[in-house]
Amino acid sequence: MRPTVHDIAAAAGVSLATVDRVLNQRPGVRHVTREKVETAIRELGYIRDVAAANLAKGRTYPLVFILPASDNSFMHGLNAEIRQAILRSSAERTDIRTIEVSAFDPAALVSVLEGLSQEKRCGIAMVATDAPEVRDVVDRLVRAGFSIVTLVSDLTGSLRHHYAGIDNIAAGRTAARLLGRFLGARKGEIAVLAGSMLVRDHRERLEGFTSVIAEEFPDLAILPVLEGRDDPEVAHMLVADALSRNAGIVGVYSLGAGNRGLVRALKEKAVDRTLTVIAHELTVHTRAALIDHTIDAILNQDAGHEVRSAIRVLKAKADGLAVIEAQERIRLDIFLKDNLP
Amino acid sequence: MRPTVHDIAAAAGVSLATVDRVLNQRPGVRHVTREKVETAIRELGYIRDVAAANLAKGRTYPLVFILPASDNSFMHGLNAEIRQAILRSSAERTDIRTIEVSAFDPAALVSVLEGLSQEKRCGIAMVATDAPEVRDVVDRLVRAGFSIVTLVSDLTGSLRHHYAGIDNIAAGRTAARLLGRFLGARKGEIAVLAGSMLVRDHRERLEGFTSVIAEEFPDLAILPVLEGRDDPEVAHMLVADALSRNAGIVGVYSLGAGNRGLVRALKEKAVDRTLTVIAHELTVHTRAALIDHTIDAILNQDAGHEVRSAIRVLKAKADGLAVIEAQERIRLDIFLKDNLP
DNA sequence: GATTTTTTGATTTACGTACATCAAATTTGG
DNA sequence: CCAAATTTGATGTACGTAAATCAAAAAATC
Repeated sequence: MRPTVHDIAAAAGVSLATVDRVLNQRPGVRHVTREKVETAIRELGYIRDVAAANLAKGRTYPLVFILPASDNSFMHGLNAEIRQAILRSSAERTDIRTIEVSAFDPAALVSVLEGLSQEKRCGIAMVATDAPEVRDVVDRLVRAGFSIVTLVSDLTGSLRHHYAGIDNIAAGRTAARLLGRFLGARKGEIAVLAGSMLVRDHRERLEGFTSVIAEEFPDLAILPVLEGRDDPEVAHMLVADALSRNAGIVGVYSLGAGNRGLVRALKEKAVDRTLTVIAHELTVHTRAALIDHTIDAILNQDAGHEVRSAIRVLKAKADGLAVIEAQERIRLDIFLKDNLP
Repeated sequence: MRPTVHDIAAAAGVSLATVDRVLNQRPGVRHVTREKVETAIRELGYIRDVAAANLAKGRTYPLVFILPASDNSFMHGLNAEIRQAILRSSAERTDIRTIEVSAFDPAALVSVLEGLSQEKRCGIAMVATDAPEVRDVVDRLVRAGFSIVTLVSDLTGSLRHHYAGIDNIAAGRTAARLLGRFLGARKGEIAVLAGSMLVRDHRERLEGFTSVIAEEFPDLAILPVLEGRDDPEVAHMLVADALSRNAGIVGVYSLGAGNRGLVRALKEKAVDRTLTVIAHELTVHTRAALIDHTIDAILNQDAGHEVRSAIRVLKAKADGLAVIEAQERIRLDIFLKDNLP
C-alpha cells in the first residue's frame, strides 16, 4: 500500500497537522521540523493522492484557451475539440474558458494575457504569435505562478512550460523528402503555398522543406513562396495563376491552410499534367482530394491530441506532477489514401 | 456543480441508502422505487464521481497482460512499456500482472485464459493468437464479466471489447503505396520478409500490400514470401540468399520483426544496387538503418500508446464508462529520416 | 525567570461515495 | 387483521486529504 499522511506523521515523529503544514506550504513550521517531514516524505516515497486531495479541496482546474480568430478548417477543428473537452470537464474537474484574439496580432494577444494576469491563477493554453512582447508577458505570467503551454505554434525562448504541437521543421523536411522521392528522377519546379511568412510554424516548415530539397534533391527548384493568408480564395487565385504561367511545375507543397482553394485550382489547371502534391492538415477537403489522387500525401497534426495533451500537462503542472513525456509528444501524422482514419 | 447522491435522493424522494442500493445494484428495492431513482439519475444527469468512489472502495483495477514469449525488439519494447505502467500503478490504482505464453501457440494461450477464468474478475489485455479455440475462451470470459482488449494482434469475430493496435491491412497498403511511389517508373521484383504466415497481423499486412501492388503498380512483381520467424539469423539468411539469386529485386518490404538480420543482409548484398526498403517497427536497428539510408521508411506502432490505451480502456470498462474513441485509435506511424522522434 | 512569540499537537469537519447495521415502515400472505 | 417478509430510512464509519480551531508546548525576548 502506498504511504499516507499518517505514515509520514508517524515516521517523522510529528503530528498530522504539521505534515499538512509542510505539504501545503503553510507557515508556522520550524526549519528543522520541516526537514524532518520532508525526509520522511522522501524516504517513504510518499505521493499525494491527487484524487483524494481534489475531493477534499473541491478543486477544479481553471483553464483558459487563447485562440486566433481564424476562419479555417483547422481552427474550427481545434475549437470543436475544446468543446469536447468542455463536455468532459465535470469528470475531469476542469473549468475551461476560451478567448479569441485577432490572428497575427501580438498586441491583441498581449492585452489578453495582461488581463489574465490580473485574475486568479489559471492554466493557459495559447496559440502563440511569435513576438518579443508576447514572450515578455508569458515570462511574467510564468513567474507569477501561471502554467502556460503553447499550442500548435510555439514560443521558443520563453519560459512556457510545454509546447503541444508538432515539430514544424521536421514536418517541412518530411514533406520535402516525400515530394522528392515521389517525383523520383523528374526535374522541375516546386510551388510552395503558405499562409503567411509572419507565422513561426509556416516559416519553420518552409525552412525544413527548402533545406532538404537543397541538400538532397538538387534537380528540384523551389519557386517564390505564395502567401495565401490561409484563405481559400486567395490560395485558389495564387495557385491557378502559378500553374498557368509556369509549365515546369512538377510539385506543390501547401504548408498552410486554405486548401479548399488549392484543390479547386489543381482540378482546374492540372488535369493534364501529373503533379505531385503534399498538403498540411486533414480536413474534409484535403481528405477528398487525397482519395481522388489530387493530393498525394497529407501531413497532419491531431488537434484532439493537442488539446487533450495541453489539458493533461496543465493539470499536472498545477499539481506539481510529472508528465509522461512520450505520451505528450505530438506526432506528425502522414496520411496516404490507404491509412486514413 | 454536478449532482451528487444527495441530490438524487432528494429528487427521487427517497433516502440515501435507497439511492445507494440502486446505484450499486444491491437487493431490497421495489421495482417502482428503483424506477423513481433511475429517473432522477437520468434527469439530473448524475454521473458517479469515480475518484470518490474508488477512494471509498479502496479500489484497485486488477489487470493482466498476456504476452508471447518472443525474443524481438518489439516485444521487449512492449514489455518495457508495461513495466513503466507498473511503476505508475499506485497513482493509477492499477494492479498489473504479466503472463508470458509461448508464441504462436493457441493451446498455451487457452490454458492461461482458462486459469484466469477461475480467479476473480480482472481486465485482460492480450496479444491474441488467431484460433477458434481462443475465440471461444475469450467469449466465455467476456460473458463471465471479464473485460478483454486485444493488443497488437486482434481476434476479430470474438466478443473482445476493444482492439488496441493498428489496422494491419492499412499498414500493408500504405507500405505498398510508399514503395510503389518511391520506385517511380522502375520495374522489377519485390521481396517480402514476414515472420510467419500463421500470425494474423502478418497475413493482413501482406494482404494489404499485395492488393495495392496488384491494383496500382502492375510493373512490380511480388516474390514468394520469405518467412523469417521474426528471427534475425533466419531473416539474414533468407534475404541474403534472395538478393544473391535474384538481380531483379528493386524493393523489399519487411513486415515482421528480426530486422537486424535484414539490415545486415542489405549492407552485404545491396551496396551496389539502389534498393527501396520499407520495414516495420522502429528499433535501434531500423532507426540506424533509416538514418544511413539502408531503409527508406519505417512503419511503426507505438507500444507505449498501445499499453496506455489498453489500460485506459480496461479501466473504463470496469467502471462502465465510455472511452474517447479518437484517443484510443492506435495510429500507424510513418517515419522517414526527417521525422524520427 | 517571566512574558511574549512561535511552533506543534489534537481534534473536528468536509469532500462524494461505499457499505454495514438496525430500526421503522410498508407490503404481502394467510 | 395479524404475523411474517420485504422494503425503506436513519445513521455511522471509512477512504486520503484539506483546512480550520484551540490548546499546549517550546523557543525567543526582555
